[in-house]
Amino acid sequence: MPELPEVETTVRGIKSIESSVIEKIDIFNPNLRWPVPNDLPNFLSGKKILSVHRRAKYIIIKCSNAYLVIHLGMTGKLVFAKPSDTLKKHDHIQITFINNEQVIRYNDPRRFGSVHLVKDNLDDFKLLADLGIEPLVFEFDGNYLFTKARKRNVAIKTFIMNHHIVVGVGNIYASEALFLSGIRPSVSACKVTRRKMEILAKNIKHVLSVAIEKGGSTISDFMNTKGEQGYFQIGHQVYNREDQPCNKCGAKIKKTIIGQRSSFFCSTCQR
DNA sequence: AACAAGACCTGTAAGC
DNA sequence: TGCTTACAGGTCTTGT
Repeated sequence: MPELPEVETTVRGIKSIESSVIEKIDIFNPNLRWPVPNDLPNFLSGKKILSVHRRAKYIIIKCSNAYLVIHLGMTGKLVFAKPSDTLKKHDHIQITFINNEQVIRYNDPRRFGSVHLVKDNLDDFKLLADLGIEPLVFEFDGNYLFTKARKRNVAIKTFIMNHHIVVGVGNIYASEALFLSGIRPSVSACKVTRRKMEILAKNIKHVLSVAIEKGGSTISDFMNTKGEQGYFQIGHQVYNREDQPCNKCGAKIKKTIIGQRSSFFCSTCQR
């Protein structure tokens, strides 16, 4: 499921659990990317949820005694259900609340996602500690990208997908932002001009913001139909459009592999 | 320090 | 129809 907009949509979708009290947590299968700690249910049962936030693609649920941190990996989803609903294949975790007839279920076919219990300072949590800047904040701009790209020879697409640089830019929106910016994804990061970096930063913000807006429009669907209305509803300019005509110039969109990830671009519009 | 490649796992679609 | 293969939204870890 997740590019950043889907994670943000998920966070907004489960905001309603703020101030709820956890009754119990059932772990049906702890074998996610990392084993789910087996003291998690005991530790959090009876505890109040203080807030739900996002950092990068991590969902951070602040409880009265610890943080519950969730990453959706490639195929993870959080969905509301009734306790009486039959479990679906790959439902791995269920959170039940006091005085709430809806439970939350974590479903993840590929199990690349993870669920963590952070008892100490969140900033010291290893997976969050070394993350780069959020793309939607003011401080993320062309100058930031240009400065960070000095002496970086990796492809610009790989560069903007590196979350030590900037978080939350996944494979789809990397291709899309580069298309809008007229930058070929294979170009070395250090060769992209300052002016182009300004355009790129703007377009990264743009594609993510628009996707979040669209995702937001499907929040009710997310609650009722168990998710899934994500970015495949949104028209892409290049992603997954190999051999189809470029919407700007009509040339055939090309596909190539960069950093082991498929990448799409228009060889006319992107130099 | 920077980079490339490998690893994790299941479902789906395409190819034979 | 069935088997085999390639590929999929992520990112940590290992090796050069």
